Amino acid sequence: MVEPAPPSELHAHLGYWLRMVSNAVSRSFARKVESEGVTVAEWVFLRVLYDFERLAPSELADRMGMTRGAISKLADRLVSKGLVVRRANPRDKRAHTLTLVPSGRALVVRLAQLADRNDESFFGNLAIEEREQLGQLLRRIAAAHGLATMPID
Amino acid sequence: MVEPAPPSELHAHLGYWLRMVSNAVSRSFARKVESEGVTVAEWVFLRVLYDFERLAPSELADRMGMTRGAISKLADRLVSKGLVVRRANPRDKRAHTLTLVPSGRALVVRLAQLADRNDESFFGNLAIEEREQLGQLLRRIAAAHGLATMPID
DNA sequence: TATTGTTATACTCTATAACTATA
DNA sequence: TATAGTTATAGAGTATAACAATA
Repeated sequence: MVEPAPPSELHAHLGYWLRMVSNAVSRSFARKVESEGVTVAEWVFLRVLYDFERLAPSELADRMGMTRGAISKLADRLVSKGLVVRRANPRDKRAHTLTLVPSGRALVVRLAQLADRNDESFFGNLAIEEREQLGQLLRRIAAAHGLATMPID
Repeated sequence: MVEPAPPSELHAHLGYWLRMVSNAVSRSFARKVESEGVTVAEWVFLRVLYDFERLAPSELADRMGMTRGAISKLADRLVSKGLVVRRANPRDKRAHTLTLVPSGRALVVRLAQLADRNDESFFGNLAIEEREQLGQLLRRIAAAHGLATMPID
């Protein structure tokens, strides 16, 4: 029995390296924010919310690329941690809004510093132009696949 | 009450873009390999095993950057799917070995094609030099943080 | 009927630690 | 005692679908 064409190797795929580095960066960041009692997904949730006075769960879901169910669960945790308040909209009683409380806002500031330090520890030894290159390539791929609700350059 | 320094934005961090793109690539690949009945982690497991006649679970754990417990669970699934066989070592009865069965080897070939196509769909619209740049940057970061048991260039 | 949000279910991945059997 | 591997537990992320309340 003849074996068919040899399979391409793991490290022949950019997706493989992307996943390896991304997982390491996220794991490292997860350990950092754990000291503040939150997860990476919670950080993103809080940081998005920081820019708005209040946001509907469905809007957060869109901005974070998550389902409403997932947002609901995240919101539960953050409410029970006392970082976020959930309110019903009196005009349309189906609609809710989520708002950061002051201690939540203060936490975002500390978490952002951890994010800065984490990025620095992984990408700090690249030259400025290299960091710029990497960012541009990633943003282009994200844009090409409609991943971002975030500004592209 | 004065608010402290404004927190850096999500998209100011390379880690953010890395995670966004990596998650999309992995999610897309997960859907592709699902048609062959396996997960992304199972693909990596199978592909590593393909290059060896047999491998100890602990060696697989080292090569995949996972714990032995995680490997044990993965191996269970792959054995029950009939892709891998687990054998005890008669010389040292503590030691086991894992081996791909022929249908498992054939599956790896098909999965590799899916990985090729997935990579192409995400990075195919980059110029050759850009793909090379991206790969080099990722491999350098991986090497700088001791992530890879894989060849670096 | 359609929409907003929540809840339930299920599975993968990850990490830690306890455990079994060998050595 | 140390080692190889398995098993147990628990939390987090993800996805789908059922569900309640409201429009």
